[in-house]
Amino acid sequence: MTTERRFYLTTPIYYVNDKPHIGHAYTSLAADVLARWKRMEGLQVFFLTGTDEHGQKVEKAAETRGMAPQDFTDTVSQAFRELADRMNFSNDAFIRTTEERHKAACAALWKRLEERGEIYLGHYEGWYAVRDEAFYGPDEITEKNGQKFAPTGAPVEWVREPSYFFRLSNWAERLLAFYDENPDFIAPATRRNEVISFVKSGLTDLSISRTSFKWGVPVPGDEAHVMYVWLDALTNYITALGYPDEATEAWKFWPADVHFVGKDILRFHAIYWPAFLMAAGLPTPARVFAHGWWTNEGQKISKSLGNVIDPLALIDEFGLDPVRFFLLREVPFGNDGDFSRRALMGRLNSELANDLGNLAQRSLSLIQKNCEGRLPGVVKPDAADAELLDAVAALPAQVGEALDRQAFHEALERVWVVTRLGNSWIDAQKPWSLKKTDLERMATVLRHLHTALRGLATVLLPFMPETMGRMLDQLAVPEDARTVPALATLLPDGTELPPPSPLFQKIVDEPA
RNA sequence: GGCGGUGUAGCUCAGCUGGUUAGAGCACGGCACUCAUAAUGCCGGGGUCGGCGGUUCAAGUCCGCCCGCCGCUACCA
Repeated sequence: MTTERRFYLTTPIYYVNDKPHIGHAYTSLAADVLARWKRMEGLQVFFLTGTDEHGQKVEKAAETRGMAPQDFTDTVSQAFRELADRMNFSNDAFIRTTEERHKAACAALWKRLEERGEIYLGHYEGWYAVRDEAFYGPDEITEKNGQKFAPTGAPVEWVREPSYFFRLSNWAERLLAFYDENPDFIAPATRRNEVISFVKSGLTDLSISRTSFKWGVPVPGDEAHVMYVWLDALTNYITALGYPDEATEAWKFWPADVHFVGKDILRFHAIYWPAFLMAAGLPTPARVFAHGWWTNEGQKISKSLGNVIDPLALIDEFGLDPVRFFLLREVPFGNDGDFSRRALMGRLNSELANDLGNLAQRSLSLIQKNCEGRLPGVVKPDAADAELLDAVAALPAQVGEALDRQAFHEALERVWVVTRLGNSWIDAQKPWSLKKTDLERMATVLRHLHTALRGLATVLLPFMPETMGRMLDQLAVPEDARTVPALATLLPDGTELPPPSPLFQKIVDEPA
């Protein structure tokens, strides 16, 4: 029996009420890069994404369009598959909460919680906003012209309905102990503090069923109820691994290594989810990472402002890999960040085209012109060479360490430090001058540059799979040698290199 | 209000357990080079490290107070 290392990472399942926007693309992108990196390190990876398709809002949206809910969600869910496709995400599965296996998993989890005495029937009442599909506390309600309104501006009405409850209040102490024993469970640290302080302030039992609409997973044994959307949604992470059948091959991936989420849904993942799992006697995930939001040219993004960013439009204009690069390079993952044309163009032109692309172009052109397009032989590095080669050799460990903390920006910064070093080094070595004085040394310099470029392209492969693939083509690195471990094996001397061509096209600002 | 975080060059930020002239990238100025996508490299200007007070031989780096900004404060994804 081999003990292969497994790595399970997820995005949230996206609510089909909305069409895909930059936020969806961002979360999945982060997960994709980490998934690709872990595969490259040789781990067995399972990367899950999907769509959340139940709830009153979906039911109503379908009704408005005169469609059956299932037909409606079939259509909208497709947009998220297309996004994954266009963004070149390497997800191993795409789950939908309307799948039969998922309903079965939810029912199984429910029964398990019920058997363990974690669920009871009570009733829920309060000010309810249909539009928001949410209850509000009395202190949040405002009144205008006899009508009461939620803080969101949605009209509310007093609703009392029977509801099943999960004994969340029993789990506050256990959760605090869990956070204490697993300091890395919630990241970044500032989010962890928020969650802990929230739990410390006390938890009340959680209403986990609704009778006010039908579009959901029926509660086992009481078909008048459907499950509360979060119990339904969170369960997807184990449905995809075969739950409730814990004997499957896939189940070995549980518990998850990282759940990537937006900061708005951290609470559900950092409080409810481990509580549900502990209550059910299931292992808890290792980590939940909450990333931040994007603003658009300094403006908060909102549908009413009409400044929603469409990731597909960005790709069309700037190309996929530059967009992938920008999103993870510009902002520390976990922080909020601003998306601007100027910043994107700056990164694309100076870092991708000038720093990296041009380093490759100038180095490979020299080999093409002065070495008949063949890879020069390896010569033992001298002190000056070692400065560059050691920096490159250290990169995989540095990038891996940063990615283990989901510090994507740090990983890229590390790579760019070495990229800049490459430019500085080639200027110091002046192979174009050596051509006239010392052909042997020139060849050695060019060989070292090739080695450096291969290292750079390899560690960047998860970030920019397509473009770095082209770069490795130009470096004549075989398909099966495009991994970190493969860097240990040098390419044979004399390997023929294709003529280089620019990797990144610069963007010239148009008058718009 | 409560809890948490943050305020360092024009901009975005690094500065771990306190210790030589406070750093990077971008932007700006000068020089060099011309292999390369007019790309690159080198040098430089510029900061009372939010304010006041304290601890210490020594404080962006610890403590207190004040000011500014941000996040969280329950069942919308």
